[in-house]
Amino acid sequence: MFIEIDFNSDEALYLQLRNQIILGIATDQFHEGESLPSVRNLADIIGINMHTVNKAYTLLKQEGYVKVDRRNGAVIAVDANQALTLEEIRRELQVTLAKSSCKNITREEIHTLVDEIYDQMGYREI
Amino acid sequence: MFIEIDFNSDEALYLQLRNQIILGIATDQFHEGESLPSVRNLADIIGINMHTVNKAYTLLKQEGYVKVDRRNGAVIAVDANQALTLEEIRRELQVTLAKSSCKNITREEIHTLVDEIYDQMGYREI
DNA sequence: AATAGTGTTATATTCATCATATAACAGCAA
DNA sequence: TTGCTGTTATATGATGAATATAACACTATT
Repeated sequence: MFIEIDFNSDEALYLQLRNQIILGIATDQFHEGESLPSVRNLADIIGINMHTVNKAYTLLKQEGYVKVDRRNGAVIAVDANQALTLEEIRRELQVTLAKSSCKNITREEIHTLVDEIYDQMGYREI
Repeated sequence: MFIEIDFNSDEALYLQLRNQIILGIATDQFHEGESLPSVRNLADIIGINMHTVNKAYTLLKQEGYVKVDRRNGAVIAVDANQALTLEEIRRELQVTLAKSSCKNITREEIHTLVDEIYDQMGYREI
């Protein structure tokens, strides 16, 4: 369990936590079928409130990264609903690429950066 | 001036406005040296408060997309400080690519998507 | 000199969200 | 029964978003 929370960041704690868990899934730190710590447990580990963790878990459930039952808590179970996700990815990329274009970062540099991130982070590929 | 603000979005108005202007610069809708509308003028056009526009302009100034003087208001003047920007782009891409990886969107599909966005949006390339 | 247009600053208010706290409930397993 | 899950309810303090009114400093035009 490596979850880094920056208490000085202006990003909401529950969003940082959600993003860190998504990163954990992509890097196979959390495997399909594995349970995440309970909301109370993880709250104690990080040192934040139970409800903040619960908010992150609820969001992860809505977005289709985990499924929840009362026996095992939040279980990694990615449902690959590409239709919804691809539109979200497109919107995010549109803004990110607009920024880079304004700053004279080339299209080729973006392609290189994508490959660098994939290789350095070791994102799982089917 | 095509600026679309979604009043039902959960994204803050001043951030939407800032992103739309960055998109406008990247698509050469706003050219280097051109002035943006005054804060009061744009506020009237969109139908929001002057301070909300001012907040977006101040942020754009801090991020190096415009420079401001009292004669001509907010003038498009991109300073290409790549060092700072590249780190920001990397952080944003890390999370976006983690999401897509979880949803079984392949690396090749991302590369294709990047090219699609560049071509469809017509982002300026040096 | 006067007027009108810039961005900027100050102050205040309303509203929503974030993060916290305490408490209880329903379901499952040992 | 006991102890662990997620879930819900309610409340509170802090922060930020968006608004409103007002004024200030500077510049260009009349």
